[in-house]
Amino acid sequence: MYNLLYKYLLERTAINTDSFNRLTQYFTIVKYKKNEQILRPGDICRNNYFVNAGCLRFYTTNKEGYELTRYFAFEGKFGTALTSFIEQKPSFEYIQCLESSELLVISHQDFFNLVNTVPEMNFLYRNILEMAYVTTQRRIYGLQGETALERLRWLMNYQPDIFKRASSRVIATYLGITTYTLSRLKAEL
Amino acid sequence: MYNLLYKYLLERTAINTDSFNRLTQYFTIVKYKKNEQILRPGDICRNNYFVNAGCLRFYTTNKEGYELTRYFAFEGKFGTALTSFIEQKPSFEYIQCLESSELLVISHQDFFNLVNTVPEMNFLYRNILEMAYVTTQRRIYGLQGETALERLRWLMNYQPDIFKRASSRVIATYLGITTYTLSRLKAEL
DNA sequence: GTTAAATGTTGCGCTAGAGCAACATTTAAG
DNA sequence: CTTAAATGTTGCTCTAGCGCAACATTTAAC
Repeated sequence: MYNLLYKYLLERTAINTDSFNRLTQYFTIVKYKKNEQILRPGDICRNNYFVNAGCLRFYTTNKEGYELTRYFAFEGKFGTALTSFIEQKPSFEYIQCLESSELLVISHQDFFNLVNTVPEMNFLYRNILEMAYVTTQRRIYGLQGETALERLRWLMNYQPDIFKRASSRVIATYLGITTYTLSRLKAEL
Repeated sequence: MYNLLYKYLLERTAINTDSFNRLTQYFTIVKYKKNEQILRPGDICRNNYFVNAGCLRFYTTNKEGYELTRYFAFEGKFGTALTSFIEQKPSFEYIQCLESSELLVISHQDFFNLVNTVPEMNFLYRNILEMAYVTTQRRIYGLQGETALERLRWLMNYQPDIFKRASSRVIATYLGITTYTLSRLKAEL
């Protein structure tokens, strides 16, 4: 049940079994079905999620109503609507379960208590923030400076799994283009 | 000399004078002239900069050679090529001095030593990362979901100072459009 | 297996913004 | 103050990607 999380921590910190066992009590296991909505428009994101199995999608909608995906969390990754989780304000980013999934859930309060008292969790949060920043950064420069085709090629190189696990519709929202355009781009690859 | 930095820390942590004085020894003061280049393509960013006076610009160039600006650091803010600073790898983001500036400089090594040993600095770094993330996030969704005109309006509302202190050329690179388009958009405001 | 719904593809016209060139204005250097 | 360089503006043309509609294919529900 906590294997993947233990592996995640071991890869990043020098945590010992005792400390780890103390941590796990703050995580509860929850299952969601495919396409279930975990965070809705306007909700405040009060949890951080570790994906044991399945896949989460983090996205928003603009005022014309079309969706923009920011991030996919596959098994072995943490994911949360980070801005809302940090600020504890209503989220403009929503969370959807792309496949039926099993999640380890920790509340905002427990998470930040651990970050403030357990050095390993402090380091882990730092690491999460750093990686979130670095990834997001690449994405900004990608969106501004590259054509849709270049972005598609990048995604196929660096995240090929996404094409097996997400629909074209969802991938288009990640690339910031319409399904029509994605369909045409694929044809000219 | 350290007034602004002290103010910055006091606004974010409950640091006392003694601790603060111990911190300051790791910062050295450096002056740069207008348009001087602080970090060049391929350099590894080995410092974090606190702006005492003046203004820094953080930007990149894509393969067609045009510039994309990510962030402006005005007086009273920290700024660094965060991705390179975190990973200590060659930077694809560069730093330029927009005005003649006075900076407090701390090395990567000293900075992370302090983050690991001084709780206030640990919290500060967390705060820097959180804010960097939140800001970057808004920018992604803005770039993907909004028209150039909407982005311009947003900038004029939330960062009006930039228009006094940066050239149109530079502002255009921040909005992800050409100077031509910016010029036209201003005409139709 | 059948059938409806969801998802994916393609033709066609349209629009935001790019890119060039030519000119106007501002800034900075002597 | 003068003059060159940098910066900003505008007309014109061009293109990537949008958005509709119509059709094709896959998925899921009974």
